[in-house]
Amino acid sequence: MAMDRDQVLRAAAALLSRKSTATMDEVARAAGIGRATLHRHFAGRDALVRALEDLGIREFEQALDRARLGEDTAVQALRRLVAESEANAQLLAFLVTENQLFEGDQVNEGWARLDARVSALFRRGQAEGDIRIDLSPAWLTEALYGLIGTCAWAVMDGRVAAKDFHHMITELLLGGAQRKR
Amino acid sequence: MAMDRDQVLRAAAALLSRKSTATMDEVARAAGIGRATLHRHFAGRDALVRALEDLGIREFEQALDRARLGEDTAVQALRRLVAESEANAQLLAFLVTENQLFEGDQVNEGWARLDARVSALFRRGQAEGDIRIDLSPAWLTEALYGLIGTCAWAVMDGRVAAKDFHHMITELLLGGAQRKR
DNA sequence: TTAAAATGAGACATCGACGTCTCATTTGGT
DNA sequence: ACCAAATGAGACGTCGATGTCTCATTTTAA
Repeated sequence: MAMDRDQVLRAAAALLSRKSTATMDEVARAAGIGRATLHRHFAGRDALVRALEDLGIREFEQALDRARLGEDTAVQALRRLVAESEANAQLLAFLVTENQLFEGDQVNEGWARLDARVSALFRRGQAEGDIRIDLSPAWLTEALYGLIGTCAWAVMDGRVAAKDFHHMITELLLGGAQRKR
Repeated sequence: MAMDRDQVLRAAAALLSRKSTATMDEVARAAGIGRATLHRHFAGRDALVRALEDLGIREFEQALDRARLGEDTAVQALRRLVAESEANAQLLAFLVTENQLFEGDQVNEGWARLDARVSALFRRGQAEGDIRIDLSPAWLTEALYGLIGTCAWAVMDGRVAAKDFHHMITELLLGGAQRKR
């Protein structure tokens, strides 16, 4: 069973986001390929994780592009961003929890670039009066990542329906759980 | 340097929540004890993780007790819960991300009990008209865990001030990021 | 002070995952 | 139909983490 390199990476992300200590053999079986083939694609475990980082950063950056964060209100742009992120939620969930490993890498630069764009969105929303100013852009950025990852896990575990992904995240993040009356 | 068993566990949680693949030797050094002593406390790595699970469930259960979830409004009770959880946020962050491993264990029962209490809180809030009904209690429960873990990481990384822990979580979870006008 | 218990440092064997390799088989292009 | 490339399965050797052990030293209690 032949699989595209990206398909392998997505399968790896889905597995590793749940079990970060999964064996290379488990990753290979999860991707439906042999361990030898996995090693032909990625020199080793480090290379696999690095590839996941690269893919995640690339995909999320494209999601940021597609969401056109500069247009409309920040709130509307944020809704678009969540929608665009849904396809790569598992990948994001893995990277968010695995960020721990980064130490002086260039990968950090990639994340710093993404963080800057997302927090700029929140800052714009604050400047335009649409976003609360008592919640720092840095925290809102982290919370967005966290909620996307949490929701991806909840969907994987069947605690949240996949079709509710966008609504659960955006409504909680933007509107909060408290009912207004 | 002698350390209490609980102190060792907390040090282990702080390290493992950031680097889940940390060596037993690293855990020992992080706790300020020798590797042999660590093995005297916990038969092995599995036993250590199991002990962390037990401690986390016990601590969080006590936090639920102290928060008196049945009193006042659900919103006020939730604020108390976040305040009571702050001391064990790192431990919670570790367990939330490591939950992946659970498979037919009895540990699941402990979490199921906690989940039931927390989601019951949200359900009460919905019944009393204080919590939105379009966000499921299961999702709100997961989101609470996720935000606590995310904020714990953000504090560890210095992206959020420790003193803002309670405010950032409760305000975002309850009120949302969008400014009302 | 003295004896018992606990600790830290290190040596040691074991075990599992990793990475490389080979070879038969399958796939895909011509 | 044919050939080249890719794949899967498995067999190795290597390496690092683990868990056990010993022993000198420190801590604790009597």
